[in-house]
Amino acid sequence: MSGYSAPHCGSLRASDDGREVELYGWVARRRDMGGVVFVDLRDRWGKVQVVLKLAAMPELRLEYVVRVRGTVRRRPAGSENPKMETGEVEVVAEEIEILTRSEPPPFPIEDAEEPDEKTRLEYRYLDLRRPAMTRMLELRSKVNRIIRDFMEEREFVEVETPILTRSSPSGARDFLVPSRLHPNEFYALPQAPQMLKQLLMVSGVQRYYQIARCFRDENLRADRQPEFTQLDLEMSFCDEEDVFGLVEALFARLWKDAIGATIEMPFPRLDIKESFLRYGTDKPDLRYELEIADLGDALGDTRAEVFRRVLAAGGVVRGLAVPGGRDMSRRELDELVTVARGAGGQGLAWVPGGALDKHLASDEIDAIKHLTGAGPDDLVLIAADRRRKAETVIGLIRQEIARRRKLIREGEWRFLWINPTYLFEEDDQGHITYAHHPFTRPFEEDMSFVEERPYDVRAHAYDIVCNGYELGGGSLRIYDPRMQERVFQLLGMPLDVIRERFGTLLEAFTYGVPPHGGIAPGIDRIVMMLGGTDNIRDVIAFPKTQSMSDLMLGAPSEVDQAQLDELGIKAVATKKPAS
RNA sequence: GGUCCCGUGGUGUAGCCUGGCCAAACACGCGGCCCUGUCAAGGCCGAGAACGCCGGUUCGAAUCCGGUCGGGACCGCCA
Repeated sequence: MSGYSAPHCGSLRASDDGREVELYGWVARRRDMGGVVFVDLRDRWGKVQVVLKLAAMPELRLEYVVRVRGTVRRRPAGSENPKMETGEVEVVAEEIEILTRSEPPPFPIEDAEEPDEKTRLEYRYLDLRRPAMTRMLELRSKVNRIIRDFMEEREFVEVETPILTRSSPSGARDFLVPSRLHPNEFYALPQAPQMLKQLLMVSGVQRYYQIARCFRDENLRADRQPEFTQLDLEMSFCDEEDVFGLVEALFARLWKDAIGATIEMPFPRLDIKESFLRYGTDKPDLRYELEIADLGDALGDTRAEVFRRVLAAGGVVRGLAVPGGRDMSRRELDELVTVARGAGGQGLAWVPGGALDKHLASDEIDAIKHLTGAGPDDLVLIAADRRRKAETVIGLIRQEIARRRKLIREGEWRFLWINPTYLFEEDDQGHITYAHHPFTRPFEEDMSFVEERPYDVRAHAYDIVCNGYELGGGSLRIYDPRMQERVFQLLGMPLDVIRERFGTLLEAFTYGVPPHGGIAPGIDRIVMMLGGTDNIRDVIAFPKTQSMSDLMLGAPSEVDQAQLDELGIKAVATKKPAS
């Protein structure tokens, strides 16, 4: 059999007229006219019509795997099919051999409608046979190739870092692997090769990259899987502009070469605080306007109890004008309230037409309209809560409104940098903590007021965002030991904790560390955007469900007692952990 | 941990709000027959689900209620 070098079903064209071919593929469709049978034969490259007028007609069924020997010819005039890429030709079979048969598949391979997610994942190997999924696998492969070409052209070196490693300084829960040779000790799977890539800078690699698998044991989302892939990169002697320039050029190349799109450069930059204020998120979708306004000033001494209470407690009131929103039904508004509650908010208020009308003074209503830019036909939606919560709620409502009212300009690519960001943030207990990781380099000049206003200290950190997705984040790193010490001290990290967690890096930095920085764009999300899907499972060959199961292989699974014994592990859990 | 949506033959949907007309409809697929130019082929015939599971309400439940399992979206969490 020499099917490997055989022509592809999907590649035959009019120029192949007269060519004798041997084709290998799957029966995608069969049209039996009695005396003549048409078979659409599918391989990875597409489908071609095969004409069978044989004395001994084999029993062909959908998804049978066959070998066909025959001749390519132009279709008889009038029978061309413009819907098929190979529609100008057909293959007249002289011989057909069934290589393997197929049971009727659990769902149609050739169908516009997608089967249920659960069924797709149980039979992922068949799901991937669907042409739409095959395209995604190809796209992902292409993206990886473009990235490698781009990085290699710029003399970056791809270094593979270990999967069995040690807990890293980012904040997510680790996946642990027990060590057989070291009882009671565990490896951690990397959340990101953060410390290793910085160590590679000390090694003098200068320009490192890796298409790196990363693992985080946190809850899933439509754009989040427990294992995912990043283009991890780090460079020495760079400033922020170097990183921005490199990444913008990379994205331009990706968009151009993968889907033929031209994206605008340079990408605009947005202060993270402004992003939260105007869009209620740190990954705003700029394909629609809908800007959020702070209404606190307009409600300084309002009689409306809801707002007064929130403001007195240090919370905020944020509003959003919905263009033409006065036509919204009570039902639609109720659904928005449900969205707000689902996000943990108290609810949602609106003017005019809401319960608040009679509690707000008319000059307050005027001020609200003014601040949100609401016109006579517009409705203002309002969220009042602790700052973070109110922002989340009104940000989600902003998205929801854009979706429902079709305000999103499809086809646009609105890239931006979230930059600058800030070094510190407050944790749940009101304690100071790092916003990124403790090696993020602060703005030198801001450190003069760090004692008085720590949360205003800017950091050389940046996220790249496109159309509402965070595509990656990074920073310049601290290389000055005194600065590093200062940051640790501000974070209130005890010396022994620092030594335990970051000792290797800090010691390495005593042997001549170059100033350095980097970023890690997420490849899954890049492929999602390029592939036009909003679900990360569509760009991962074998993904997990929301509850982190592999429905095809049945993972996770119990293991033999002998395996546990060897590892010195006793399974004692009786119920699911709190998540 | 929380909010919300979904679960009907192999597949995709309808029915569920407003219980009985539903041992459940339609399309594709599947089995059989017819047809030499179709391409989502067509025509005729046929098989196939007691409606995720458990319990409750009711004279009566796919339809209402509670629980549970599974899938999904989101908040928390996670850069």
